[in-house]
Amino acid sequence: MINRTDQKHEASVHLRVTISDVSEALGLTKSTVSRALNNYSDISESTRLRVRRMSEQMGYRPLSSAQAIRTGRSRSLGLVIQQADHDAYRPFLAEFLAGISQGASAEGWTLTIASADSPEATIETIRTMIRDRKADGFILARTMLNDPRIALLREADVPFVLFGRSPDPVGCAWHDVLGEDAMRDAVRHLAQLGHRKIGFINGGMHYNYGPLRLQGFLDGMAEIGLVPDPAHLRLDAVTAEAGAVASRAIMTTASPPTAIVCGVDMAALGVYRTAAELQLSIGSDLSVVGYDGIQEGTHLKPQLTTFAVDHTASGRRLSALLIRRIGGEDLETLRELVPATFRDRGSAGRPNRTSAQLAEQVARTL
Amino acid sequence: MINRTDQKHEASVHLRVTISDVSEALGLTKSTVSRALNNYSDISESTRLRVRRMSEQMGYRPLSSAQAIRTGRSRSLGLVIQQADHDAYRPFLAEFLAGISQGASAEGWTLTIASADSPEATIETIRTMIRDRKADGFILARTMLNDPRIALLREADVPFVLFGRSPDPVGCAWHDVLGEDAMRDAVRHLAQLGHRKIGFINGGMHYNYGPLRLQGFLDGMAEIGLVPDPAHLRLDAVTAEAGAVASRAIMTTASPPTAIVCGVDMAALGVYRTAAELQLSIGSDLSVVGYDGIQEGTHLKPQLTTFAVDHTASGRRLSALLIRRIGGEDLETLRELVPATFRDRGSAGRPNRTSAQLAEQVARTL
DNA sequence: CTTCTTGCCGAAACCGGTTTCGGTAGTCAG
DNA sequence: CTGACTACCGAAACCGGTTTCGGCAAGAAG
Repeated sequence: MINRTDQKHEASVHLRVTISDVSEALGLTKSTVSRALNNYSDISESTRLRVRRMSEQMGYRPLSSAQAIRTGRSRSLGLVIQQADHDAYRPFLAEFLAGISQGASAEGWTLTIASADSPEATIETIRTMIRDRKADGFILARTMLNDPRIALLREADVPFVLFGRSPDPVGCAWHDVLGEDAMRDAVRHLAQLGHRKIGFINGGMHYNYGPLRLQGFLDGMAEIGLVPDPAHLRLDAVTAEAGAVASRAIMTTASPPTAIVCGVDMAALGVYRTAAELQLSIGSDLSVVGYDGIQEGTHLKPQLTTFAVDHTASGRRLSALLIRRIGGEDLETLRELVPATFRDRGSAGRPNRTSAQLAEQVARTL
Repeated sequence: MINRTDQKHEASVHLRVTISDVSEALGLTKSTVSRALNNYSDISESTRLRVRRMSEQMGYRPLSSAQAIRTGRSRSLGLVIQQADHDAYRPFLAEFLAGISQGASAEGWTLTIASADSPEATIETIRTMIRDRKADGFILARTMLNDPRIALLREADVPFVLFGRSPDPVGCAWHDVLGEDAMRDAVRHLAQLGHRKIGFINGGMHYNYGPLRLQGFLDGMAEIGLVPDPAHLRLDAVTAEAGAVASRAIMTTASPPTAIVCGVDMAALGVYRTAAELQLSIGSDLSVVGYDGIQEGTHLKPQLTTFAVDHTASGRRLSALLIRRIGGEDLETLRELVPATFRDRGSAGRPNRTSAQLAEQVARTL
């Protein structure tokens, strides 16, 4: 007895407290301790408490890999980042990631990350992560229409949660930001400033958010009785380059808009470029409202008016939701939508020229 | 044969191929298979081969959590991201992370990520990750002078690898970019363009890279026989704001420099702001050379001339190095330095004004 | 022809947990 | 007083691997 205690103590210098240590200290068996900690009903309340206290006191923390081999659960969340996404994804990946890992470690869970360089590789990576039990569930960011990841996870019956929504909600828990409301509010705001012709440069239409934001923009226009000019509409601009091209096309039409709403900030960056090229001053000649709240927007002159998303908070929520989902909680309680917050900076002001004047100005410059 | 294939297919629906499946298929015991796969010397070459083939054919992959409980090794790399670092860290975290996870999964390893919001929390997080065996080793980014993380890992005798170097190399493997060479080359380049007064805005001096880059700048100056003006030297600017403040201070001196070298791109962003404020045109009135190669630099006008670092590649290398380190490889072979690559864009040109003319111009503007 | 190695593999313990299966003691009804 | 439950816990198997130990057969040495 003494011998063993000594041995254990000696070992505790570097080795961990095991369940056997706890059970011996209490004069119980491992199985009792295990069931007590896992809230089995055949353990009396009194011993459950004793076990709890002693575990706490001895600093016992079950080894997750040991649990995993029997339970199949590793208490870790999986995230596969796809590199092609980067252009649009990069600006907030850091915050997003920080939020996710915060949420995970807050519950004693771990975050396991892998990367893939194509959609196919992503699927393959998820598949092996499931097979090798690297994660008990997955967080899916940038969800797309008919997302193959969702199909895979549904079929494999592995829990997951979306950053985004899905038209087909089967098996889907999610946390999303109301981008459509933001787009609508952007239109409202611009209209209030006096704009009557408003253009729209949307992000990727194959992502779930694309159609939603477009609808939000259209709703906003309809609400205040404006008819969007198809020539002022551009889709699938997720980079500054694409945004520049799109805005150039829009501003060189016969009667250009006095304001442009962007589905993503990166595209708004391109609008700035176009404005510089066409010698239009942002915030007066041409107003811009973005969406995302990327840091870069505050480095512009004037600063970009936008709808900011707290990606850290979203990440935290997603972890929490996924953990509850893995715990078997009902899907319906695991869907939430939060609003983006308006950041009124300098890029949206009263129009100082009419569409005709703008067209003239553009023509002069080119 | 057909039977087994069927069985495998059937099993692959949900269950994995275990070591027992392999051993039974071969008429051997688990222990033999295990030792064969782990290259024990008491296994004949022929059976080792048979085991290899069969494992391959059956698609056997040992369950890492099962191995972990006996070996203590989980085949996963740890990374703790500290949120306070973000300002300077954020621009390339995405690439860096992608590289790390690429490198890890290339060798069948996993990347486990946690986040902390303070240096103390970082230490605590690393400590629990070690205790709970969440990672076999750690990647330390943004290493600092007297980094407490290094001290902890050294003491705990846990393998780690630095993105950066350490003055005290004990126990340290690393991969780093030769920032000092870049700074020196920046000076050379500017001197060649005709600049004689060159300012320097360095990044964080408490990071290991800080003193190195400063030294590189000074070496460059000395090499071409220029004496740096202390008034043209600013340290610890890792954000655009700090860069703006620093450059403003530098450009409002009695005889301002015609060029400024920045230790980090983020600071260079601030120089652009100051230039705009002082109505100096970048690339002619004032030249700027940065370091890091952040995306944002290409959105500026003119684009930022800088020394780009391939953070993805660095991440990949770091994973590879750490895995070898965990494997017990010798430290000396696990240290490598790579150069940054010069990106000559528009922000470094021939000076079109003398220092005196610049001072006059600045005075007029203010 | 023994005896001693050496090469090679099987048997079984082990890692740190979880889960199944009984078994004992106490309670209550008949 | 007996029998049937019920509450509670111990014993042992189990998860999927790794590692120790021992034994057998073949070859080398005496």
